[in-house]
Amino acid sequence: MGSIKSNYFNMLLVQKQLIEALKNGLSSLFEIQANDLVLQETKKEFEGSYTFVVFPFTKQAGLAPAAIAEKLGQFVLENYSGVKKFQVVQGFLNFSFTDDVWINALNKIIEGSQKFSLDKKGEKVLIEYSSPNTNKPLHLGHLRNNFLGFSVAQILDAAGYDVIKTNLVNDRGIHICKSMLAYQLTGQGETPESSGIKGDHLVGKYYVAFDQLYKSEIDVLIKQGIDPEKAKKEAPILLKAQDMLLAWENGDQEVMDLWKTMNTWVFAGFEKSYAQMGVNFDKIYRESNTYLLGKKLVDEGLKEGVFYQKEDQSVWINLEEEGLDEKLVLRKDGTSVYITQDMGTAQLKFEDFGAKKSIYVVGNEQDYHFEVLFHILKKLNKPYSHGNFHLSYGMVDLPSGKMKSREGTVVDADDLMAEMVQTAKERTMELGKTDGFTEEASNELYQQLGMGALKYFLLKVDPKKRMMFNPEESIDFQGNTGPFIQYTHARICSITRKAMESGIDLMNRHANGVELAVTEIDLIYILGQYKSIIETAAEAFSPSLIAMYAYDVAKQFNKLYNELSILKEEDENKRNIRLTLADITGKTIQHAFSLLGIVSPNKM
RNA sequence: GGCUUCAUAGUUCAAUGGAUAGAAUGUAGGUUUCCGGUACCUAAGAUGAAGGUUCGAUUCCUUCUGAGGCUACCA
Repeated sequence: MGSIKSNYFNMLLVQKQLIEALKNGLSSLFEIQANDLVLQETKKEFEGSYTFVVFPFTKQAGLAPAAIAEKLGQFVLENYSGVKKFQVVQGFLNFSFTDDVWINALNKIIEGSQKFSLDKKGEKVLIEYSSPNTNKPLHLGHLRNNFLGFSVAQILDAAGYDVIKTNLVNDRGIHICKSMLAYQLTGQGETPESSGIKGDHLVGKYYVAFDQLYKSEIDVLIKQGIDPEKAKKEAPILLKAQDMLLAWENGDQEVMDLWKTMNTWVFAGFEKSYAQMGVNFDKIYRESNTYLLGKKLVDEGLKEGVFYQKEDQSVWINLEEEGLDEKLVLRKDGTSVYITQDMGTAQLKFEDFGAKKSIYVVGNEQDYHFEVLFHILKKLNKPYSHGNFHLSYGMVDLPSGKMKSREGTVVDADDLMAEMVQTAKERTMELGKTDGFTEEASNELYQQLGMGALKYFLLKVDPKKRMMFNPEESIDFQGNTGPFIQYTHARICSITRKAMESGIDLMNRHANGVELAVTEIDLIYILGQYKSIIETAAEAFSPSLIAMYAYDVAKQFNKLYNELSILKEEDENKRNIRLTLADITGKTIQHAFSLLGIVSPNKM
């Protein structure tokens, strides 16, 4: 079990008082001044709620662990009336509390549930995510990126930051020209309207077409006896694409027109995909607008001696002191490279928003690139150079192996989302759950369930880790899945609806003296952790912590639901406490899921 | 080759240096009164290998084995 890390403010009163009592105990019994005491959750097999580990104090106290624990436990029991009993197991000191302590905690949680978000910090954070290329449609990897970026933005917002969401679209470069060239050669004036193909998919089709043409040209050259490496570099169609890039950079009218037209198609397609994903941005940047900006920074850096120029006029930075190599920042012909653009974009974003913290949601294959970028910004001594963080996420693997766009083994984002929604529809209709629904309401529900399943599946895993995407498991609605939690929420709504119809006030404070069951205490315990979880998830940029927490809450509630009656409980005090617990559980799930970008329907 | 990330039940995922390594799924059983059974309960099942540091190692260090990624005047 993990420790309970949290700033003091978000802790329950129980924890605060226990920590104070332990501090006093340590100082008056052993003259040990300890500042940051950490509590742990007591493991299920042992009695108690919080555990204090005394091993670290054995030397200072000069006693065996069990002896320290015994004395300390006795001290706390005598000085803090909320403690019911303590137990010593080796060096572990376990505390149990009175029911009144938990009822007070519940009352505190009721107040807190009016507003789950933490207080405003008055600090801006910029988050850049999505960052698609405009030469092909989005795939599964982009889904992880978009869901992650959006969710982290939501979490930071809930943690009190002022969040700005940006998207840097890569709309220029040789890869874009490849689609354009293939279209010029074989497109015959096809448009999204004429073909009925979504714009980004249509452009992607020509990107694939280019690759096929390119490969067949290479084959021909190789058969003519040309060295394969040479053939790859000299295939006519590739040379044409390079020419086209030059023409683009020179503003050639025909090329620009085609580029604009095809970009318009792609953007229209992306708009639809983003709408379906439920993500959005405060500002979209395009590399075609920002790629020249970095040059100014290179000039500055040259004057300050951060960069240096080689004989051929190319500009470099030496990062050997940082354990890296020399890195090129400007080509010998004066054109910018990828990192030059990113320097420029960083500067531009800072000028636009003035945020000193910046998060880049980009795959881990670019770890090195961002390491270099952040070092460069530091050397340039920029005001925003110390708040940069590369939220590096792992690749999504398929059971069949790695996704490779050129080999056609990618899972298309639009297809997958449609499939998830369709599956949700089939499952729900089999169960006859939407019988009283209008068609519109049903379709909305299928959206929420299908997308909920997909988002939860991708977000429950630690972002840093590589993950396996198994299509069959992702559409599972049982176990640790989005729909399981959504179902728990819907069931709670049904209960609270009935309670409200009979005029029960769910948000009332509860009086002391009611006896609580273990499952009730466990649920109060978990519900009381929510704000700390938000805080931790924000620090770690980790939606998976929120996802796991929501699952724990749902499971703990289902356990209670099976063991105890809620509406049918005859003792009014007990019934009201359980109704309050149900209500707060529902609200907590709903809020946690909103941080993941998932909707929790009231009925399903 | 150099740098880097990862390796946990059959499978997919958890575990600030702490107790008997948790879930889910799958398998085998089970649930008097079911407020919504997409639920709940029980059982079997795992730290790649070898060393080291520590009262204590899945976690930190070293070596090995295996799998990714980076190593472009592409983006």
